[in-house]
Amino acid sequence: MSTNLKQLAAALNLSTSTVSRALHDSHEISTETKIRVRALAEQMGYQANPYASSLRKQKSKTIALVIPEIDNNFFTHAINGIEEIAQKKAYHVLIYLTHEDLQKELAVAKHLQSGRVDGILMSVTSQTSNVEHLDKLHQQGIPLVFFDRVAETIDTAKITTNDYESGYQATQHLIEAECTKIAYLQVSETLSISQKRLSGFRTALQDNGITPLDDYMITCGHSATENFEMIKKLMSSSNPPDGIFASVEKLAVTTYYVCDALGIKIPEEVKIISFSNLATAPLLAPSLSTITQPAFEIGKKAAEVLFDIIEQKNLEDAKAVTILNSVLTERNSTKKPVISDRL
Amino acid sequence: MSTNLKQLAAALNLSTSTVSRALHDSHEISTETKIRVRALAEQMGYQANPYASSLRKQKSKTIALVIPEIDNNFFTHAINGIEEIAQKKAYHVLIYLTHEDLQKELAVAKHLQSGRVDGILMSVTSQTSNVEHLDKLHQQGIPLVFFDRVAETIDTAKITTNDYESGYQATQHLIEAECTKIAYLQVSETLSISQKRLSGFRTALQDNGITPLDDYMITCGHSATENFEMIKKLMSSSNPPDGIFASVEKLAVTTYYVCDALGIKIPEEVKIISFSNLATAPLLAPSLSTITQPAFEIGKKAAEVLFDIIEQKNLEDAKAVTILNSVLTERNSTKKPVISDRL
DNA sequence: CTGTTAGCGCCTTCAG
DNA sequence: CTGAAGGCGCTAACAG
Repeated sequence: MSTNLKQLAAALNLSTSTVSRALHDSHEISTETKIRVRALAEQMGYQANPYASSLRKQKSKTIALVIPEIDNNFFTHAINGIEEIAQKKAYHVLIYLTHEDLQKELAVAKHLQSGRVDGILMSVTSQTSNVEHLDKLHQQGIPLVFFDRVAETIDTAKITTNDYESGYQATQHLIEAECTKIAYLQVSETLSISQKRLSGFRTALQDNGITPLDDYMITCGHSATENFEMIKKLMSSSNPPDGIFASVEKLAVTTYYVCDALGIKIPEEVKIISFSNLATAPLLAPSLSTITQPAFEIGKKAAEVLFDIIEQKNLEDAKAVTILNSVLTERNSTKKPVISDRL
Repeated sequence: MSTNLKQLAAALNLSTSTVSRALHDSHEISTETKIRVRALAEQMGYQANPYASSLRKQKSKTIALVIPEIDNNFFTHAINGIEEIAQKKAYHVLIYLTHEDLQKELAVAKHLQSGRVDGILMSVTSQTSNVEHLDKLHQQGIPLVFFDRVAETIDTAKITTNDYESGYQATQHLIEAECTKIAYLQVSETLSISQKRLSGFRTALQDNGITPLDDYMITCGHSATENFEMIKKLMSSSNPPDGIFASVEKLAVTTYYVCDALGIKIPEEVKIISFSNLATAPLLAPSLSTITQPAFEIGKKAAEVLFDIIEQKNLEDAKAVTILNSVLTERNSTKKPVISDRL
């Protein structure tokens, strides 16, 4: 058991209130006692019991981060940004993985009604369409910020990227590379970012007078092996696509595997563009054009906005939709990728 | 403000203790009241205040995960394992990133003396040599489990991989591929895993009658651009290596960038083997042989052992060193990589 | 089976 | 400038 206020106070011949105030640098405590108190506190390794403080102050100095998966460079980089801001604010970060499972998201949401955290950063599951559980949190007044995968109907802050435009650009990129039979790979039909990317894709096709083929719309699941089979079927059909738009990094990778297995040459026989935050992609797969979301910045921004809401500063933030721009990087054999310290 | 016990009790015409007991399914409460209580609790969305419970019970149902970086597939996969176990145990996970910075590790360690968590899972910084701060935590009786990057001198549970053997095998692999001038790339000299990997490397060279060259020992830092320059200098020297052992994935990637920049062909002019948990490595970089640590399993095991210590079960676990085996995957153009759902 | 009481450790009025 | 007292919400010992 670690030392508590009472013990410290006793050792100093002071009351707990004085000690507490001294440690909080209250102006109504003499410099002398402050020094005395702090010296002993330091020496005894005193750390205030966070649960007692939280109970008393009704503030936990903790935020929750709820994401669908962690084995994904977008989220990994976002966490870096979030953690940077949280650390600066001396907040703690509880991490919850929903594994793209709505049931888990429901459980987490329910739990978070307890007041365990002062705010929530969230990217929803690909299954999430009904958002009652999230609305309830919001109604309850818990600061809530969505990033990337947002619940559109909930009237709170959202940080996203320009998914429609990126989807359009990516498609345009393939068209300019002379693809005419372009397949679209996605993992969800309900996520708003999926819809926006897809919408950009569709409009770009339309603007170029290309009619989308139903057979070229592939909605994958979360099993790598099943996805492999779905894409394999696509690529080995009698009329295979000559361009692939992977709306998610992992599907681009799976496509690579499929092409490798079928002996299809990339980019000679099929060109690929993908949303991706894989830092190594440009070099390791020089034929992969990518759309990179500014994940680190999104994380930072999301955390900043959340803290604004928590601290009731910049109140307009509470309902703002912030859109950061993704970067399209075109790959070919002449352009060399550049190494950098941060994505 | 969410509903609390008192309100619930008032609404039910019961005492708080009865309600509390009912919710905890105490055997000394009639089935009837239990049902009544639960019904209303459910309806009112009652969630016990975790800070009050924690204060009262002196248990937080929370563990801390302290890692040096998250932008690293090993840790990413480990988190998946850890989270799986934590979820099963209904524990919460606080995540702390030290960014390879000893100062941050010190700050976190100090904070964790507060009793905020019931146990700690930790992988130390590459700078960590003095471990007083960690020893203090351990002395204080906080359950502590190290994984991968362990503090050897602290007498608590550790989960690692067979780093010496892997280092040996990796080197042997290069030698069998007819490399004679093998460089070793590392990020730290102090980490015990670094030392073990290096030791395996050295012994393998020795066993094959190869004298290690000082110029082939590169200790990199954390700046991608600086590392790039160091490796570039190595590769463009008058006597460049014909084999590279990257003890860390990111250095293998940097080496790829360097070779790309210098026009050095892999694997014709230089062969590379690397510790790596990059799922896509085998396909995207078919010339990269890898040593893959069972990160997911390590995470699971570490969490399991931590919970054993917390629950005082399998007491021998508290000091056990568990060693899981890494897998060496040899790459060449004839062997096809396999896709799988989990690393 | 249910209620009363006390206290976890801290912060914060209110008093001096 | 410092101390005493009360209570945040919950649980557990002690009554009945």
